[in-house]
Amino acid sequence: MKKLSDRQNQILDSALTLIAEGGIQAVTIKNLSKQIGLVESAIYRHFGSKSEILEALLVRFNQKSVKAMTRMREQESSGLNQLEKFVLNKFKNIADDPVKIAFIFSEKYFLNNEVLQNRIVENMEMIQNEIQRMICDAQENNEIRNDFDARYISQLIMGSIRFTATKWRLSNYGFDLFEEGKEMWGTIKKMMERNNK
Amino acid sequence: MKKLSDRQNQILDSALTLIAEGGIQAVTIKNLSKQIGLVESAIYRHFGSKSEILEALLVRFNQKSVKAMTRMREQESSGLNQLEKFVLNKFKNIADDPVKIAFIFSEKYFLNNEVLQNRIVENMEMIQNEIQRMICDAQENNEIRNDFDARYISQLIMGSIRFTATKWRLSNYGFDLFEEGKEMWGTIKKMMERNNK
DNA sequence: ATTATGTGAGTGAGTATTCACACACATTTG
DNA sequence: CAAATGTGTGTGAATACTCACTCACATAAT
Repeated sequence: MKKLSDRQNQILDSALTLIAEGGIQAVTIKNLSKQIGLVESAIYRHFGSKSEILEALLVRFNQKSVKAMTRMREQESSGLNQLEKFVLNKFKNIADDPVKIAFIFSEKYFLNNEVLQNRIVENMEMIQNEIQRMICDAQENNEIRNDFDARYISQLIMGSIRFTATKWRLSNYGFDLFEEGKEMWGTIKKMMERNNK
Repeated sequence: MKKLSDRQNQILDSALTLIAEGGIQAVTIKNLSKQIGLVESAIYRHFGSKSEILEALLVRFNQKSVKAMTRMREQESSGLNQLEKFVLNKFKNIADDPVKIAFIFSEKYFLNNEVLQNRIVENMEMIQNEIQRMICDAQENNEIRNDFDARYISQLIMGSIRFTATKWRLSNYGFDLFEEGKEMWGTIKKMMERNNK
């Protein structure tokens, strides 16, 4: 919960840029220092190790997620509306800022480091819980069918978002992610609603 | 399409074992040779480069997928049945053999190499097309609702499988993936069916 | 005898990290 | 006021290690 210095924040920003350009592998002490205009060893004046840099990055990332989620919860709209806003926003954010998907892509890299891995799981669960809450809300308001488990729906939604984003990345950003996301959400919404045909 | 020698296959098997144990990062020439009981340079008698090893691995992987898919298609059951079998099988296979999820996890690693990246995309699309076909079948047979685009459903299904598997991996295999998969499939199936409540 | 396969030593590039040192600035002494 | 000390930040060189890959040479198989 410590506040970061300007230089520390600069290093984290630099790391994000590097991730955007060349994936997590591009985050090396050398690249960081080069981008900032320092010498390699100077980085160690501000972080104890490379792991600490990555961890701070994850912490910042989680804090932003929490903040965005809190803002969403405070809106006084229905569960389904909140969910729609959340999903569309997610697609929009990723499309506008490919760093995010690069970051999500990096999970595997963190698998060796227990601390980092836990941070990722933590964040993932936080988001899934919020989605679950919105779904329960929507079910109670009779906005969507209530004959299935909100947990699996939330997992399905997150999986769909992530997989669509993954395909987007692997296609070298070869389609309009936001448009595709809107279609995807339309399908999910339709599946959750009652139908009498 | 060339046949691989015994030693080449041994190297690929070894690579899979290494991936299972320590992720794609563990696949180094040194580790490969150590595991097989050769000296590092001997590996280069059988593959021109490390990239070639990874590519051959992907080719073998894709071939297996195609074969499994063909077998599935030849079954004379309905689209929905085929789909159910496919999804449950996928979960079972991953649960029985964590190498697969480790391999899937490695996408990001291949992002730098165009050839490898294309192979991954290729395989992904092949699978998605097959799922799509099953869904269309099921729609034509009136087994499921036909008021949505099979493409997005297939994407949703693949995303759900992958995300569930991802969580399983990140939880250090801390739950029963197959049980979770069955529940997940139950939810998806219910969402696709008509309901009159 | 030719070819396929394996060996051992070595290369160059890259990695994170450490170390002695320098300099600007602030705070504390005499 | 001025000298002494401490603190934060930067430098450049060095460390110890891993990586993919090469090459001259040896041995085994056909």
